[in-house]
Order: sequence, then structure tokens, then C-alpha cells
Amino acid sequence: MTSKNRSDTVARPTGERRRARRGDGELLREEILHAAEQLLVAEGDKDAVTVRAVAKAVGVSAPSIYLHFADKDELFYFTCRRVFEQFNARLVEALAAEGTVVDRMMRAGRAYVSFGLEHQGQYETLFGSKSQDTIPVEHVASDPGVHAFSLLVALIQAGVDEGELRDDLDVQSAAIAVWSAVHGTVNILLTKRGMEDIFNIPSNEVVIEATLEVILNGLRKK
Amino acid sequence: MTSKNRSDTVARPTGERRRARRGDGELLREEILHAAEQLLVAEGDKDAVTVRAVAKAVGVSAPSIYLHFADKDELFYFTCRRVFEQFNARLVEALAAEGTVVDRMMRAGRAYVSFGLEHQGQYETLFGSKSQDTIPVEHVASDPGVHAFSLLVALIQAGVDEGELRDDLDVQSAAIAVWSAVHGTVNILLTKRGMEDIFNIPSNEVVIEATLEVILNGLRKK
DNA sequence: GTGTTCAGTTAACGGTGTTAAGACGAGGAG
DNA sequence: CTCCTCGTCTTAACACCGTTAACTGAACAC
Repeated sequence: MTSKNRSDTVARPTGERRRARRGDGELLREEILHAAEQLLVAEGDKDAVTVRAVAKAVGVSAPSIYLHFADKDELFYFTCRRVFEQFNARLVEALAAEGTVVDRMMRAGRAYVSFGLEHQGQYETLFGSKSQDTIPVEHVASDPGVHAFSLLVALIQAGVDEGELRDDLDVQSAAIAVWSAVHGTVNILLTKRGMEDIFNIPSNEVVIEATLEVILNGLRKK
Repeated sequence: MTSKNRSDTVARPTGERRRARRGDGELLREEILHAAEQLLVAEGDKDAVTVRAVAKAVGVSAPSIYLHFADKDELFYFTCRRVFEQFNARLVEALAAEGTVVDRMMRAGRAYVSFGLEHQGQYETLFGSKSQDTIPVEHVASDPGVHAFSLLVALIQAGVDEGELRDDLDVQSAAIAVWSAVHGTVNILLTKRGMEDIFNIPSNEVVIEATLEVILNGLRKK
């Protein structure tokens, strides 16, 4: 009998765990990623999640983490990469859907912002200002986001070719402009703090719609 | 003689310092802020600047910092607030200058982005995703940025009244849209990492001009 | 059974922000 | 001048952090 019941080593969020079998080191890795994701979502910031806390949640000692990840940054990169792939899938879906180019970019923009707001911890880990240092460069090229950005560029190019968008703009720059707008919107809506008490800031939905509408209107051919 | 020469306690960037006189605790405070600013600019990230390093640069022990600041966050808030006031002054200047509403917003946008890029450490400390937790709420209301944002709202309102800008948009939302765009641009240009190797991203100047042009074009009346 | 090797452990290091308690010295009161 | 107060700053220490070195113990091969 080559495969016994091994499910009791996985999905044991707390309490004592049994040592994995010879070739089952990968199981702990999955448990670690799962625990790290839960803690990151709960805290909303990877700096607030300690390696020791992740280890404790899995029911393992802290140095065991380093059997599966080079350091904390790599751990959280892979932790976020999973949800980032869902993120990317939603973007690709919206960008490839039916409708005019502006409609599709509008839907993708909504998906982008709402996803960023719903996954604050992961979003900031991957897109935050300090991700520069924390993300292993060798993974950047295979980032799902690179694919989504390529699709955005292609969609804008198509919009230009079909006469729906202005043809007097550099396509790459236009794509970055769109990305800047949605990225900035996520950032601002995540950090608006007590600003609502000072100004009467509209709801998130209104802000999102307005921002997307303005930038896409600025891109559309007159 | 009520005022002796006290200049030997200030501006002593390194080496031994003399204990301050009875009422001169404020002098050390200024020295601390100055050292913290220098280190922040050098490192580009406040998390990379330790309290002990600031103390050492001033020539004082680490706990002395806490005689003048409640904690590290407050220290760097006040460290950045100074340069932030220059930032704000440049924005106000651009927004209040001559020319059409779009021209003034364009100039203010350029000033915003270039300032953010030139003062990465301070910009991210004040506007970064985690500023939520690190900035004392009681200071937010008096933030210089609040003033600049009010001016932006007023300028957009004026543009609407004068018929230069679209009148079918919520003014507050439009202001946030503009702010999101420039804020996102700063963020992306600061973190673009090895992206240039993958895509052929245009120069910062081209990206800035394109982004501002698109968003303002989207705001302008047809 | 015996040895190997993987999967984990305990102990420890250097560093962090921060606090508690005391030392030192300037300046006012007598 | 002497004494005392009190603001200024120091030394020592705490709890915690990410991370590494050295060790243990169980599962498998033979």
C-alpha cells in the first residue's frame, strides 16, 4: 500500500501536528502559506505579521519556516502570489470581455480597484512602495501582473486602431496613465483615514466611477 | 548678560556634545529632526532608519529621543512635515498662478509628481499606505495637504463655473480623481523596478506629461 | 538491525523600539 | 559660597524581531 491516509498532517490550523513523512515536506509549505495568508488578511500589513506568529499558527517552530522559504519576504511574496493570480484572472476576464474598448477598460478598472480594496494586505505587499526590495527580481518577469499589463497595452492599441481612442498618444504612456489612476485610487481609498471628517468625501463607489470615467473620457477620441 | 553664546550646543553633527542649558531642550529637538531628515533622505525609507542611528548622528543616547518625541512615528512625522510644507507651498503657488484652470492644474501636477520623486523617503512616510497608523490623527486636520486639496477643489469649481471644465461631475470626486492620478504616478514611477527591462517604458517625463494630459483632457469641457 | 537522510527541534545571536531608574550639571535660594 | 531643585541626558534592561547553528528523532533503504 503506497498511499496511506495523510490528510491528518494538513489542515490542522492549531494544536500539535505530526511530523510529515519523508517526501511530504511540501505539505508543511502549503500550511505555512495558508496560515500566512490568514494572518496577513487579519492584520492588513505584512510587517504586523511575524514569522513566529505564522509558525505558531501552523503549530511548528519558527525556524521551520526557513526550511521552505529563504526569508520573510519570499514567504509573503508566495503568500500573495496566489491571490494575485485570481486578481489577474479577473482583470484578464474583464479586458477580454465583449463590448467597446472603453467598456472593457471600465469593467477592468472597477475590478482592479475593488480587488485592491478587498485584499489590502496582499495588494500592498505586492504593489506597495517597498515591494521593490522585498520581491525577488527573478520572479518579476513571470508576475501575472506583467501579463495583465500587456493585455492593457494591447487593448489600448486595439482601441486606437479601431478609431475609438485618440491616436495622438503613446500607447505605453496611456497604459501607465490608466494604471496610475486605478493604483492611486486604491491607495487613496485605503488610506483616507479621518479625511472624511474634514471633507465630505463621496462614497468609494462614486469616487471609483468618477475617476474611471474621467480618465477614459480623456483617452476617448472626440 | 542674559544671553551667552549657545551656538556650540547646536550644529554639532557628530562627536561629543555638551549638555544643553536649562531651557534649551528645544535645541536638541531641532538637531534630532535635522539628523533624522538627513538619514531618511539617504536611506529612502523610514523603516531603514533606526532610532539608535538618529541618536548616534546627533551624538546622544537613543532614549534621549523620547524626551522630545513620543515614539518613532511621531519623530518621522515631524521630520517630514517640514519638507511637506515646502511641497505644499509649491502646489499652492502653481494652483494660484496665472493661466487657464487646466494650465494651472497641469503645472501643479508636474510639481506634485516631481516633488514626490525627489523626496521619496518623506513622500512615502506621509502618503504611503501605512501612514494611516503612523500619523497622529490630531495632526491630520492641520496638515498642509488639507489646504492644498481644498485649493484643488476650489480651482476645479472655478473651472466649472467659468465653463472650462465639465459641469456633469461631482467636484469632490473630480479632485480625488486628479489626486489619485498624480499619487499613483508617483508610486508607480518610484517602484517600477526592473519593469523597464520587460516593457519599453517611456521616460518619467513622458509618462508624467501623458498622464496629466489624459486626466485633464477628461475633465475639460468638449 | 543498521545506517542514512529528511523534517523538524532548541538555543542563541545581533538587532529593534521602548521604558525604568539613576547620574550629572546648571541655576536659583539662603 | 553652599545647598538644593530640577531639567537633561545616560546606562541598563525588557520584550520582541528575523535569522542561523547545532542538534534530535523518526522514516525509509538495505
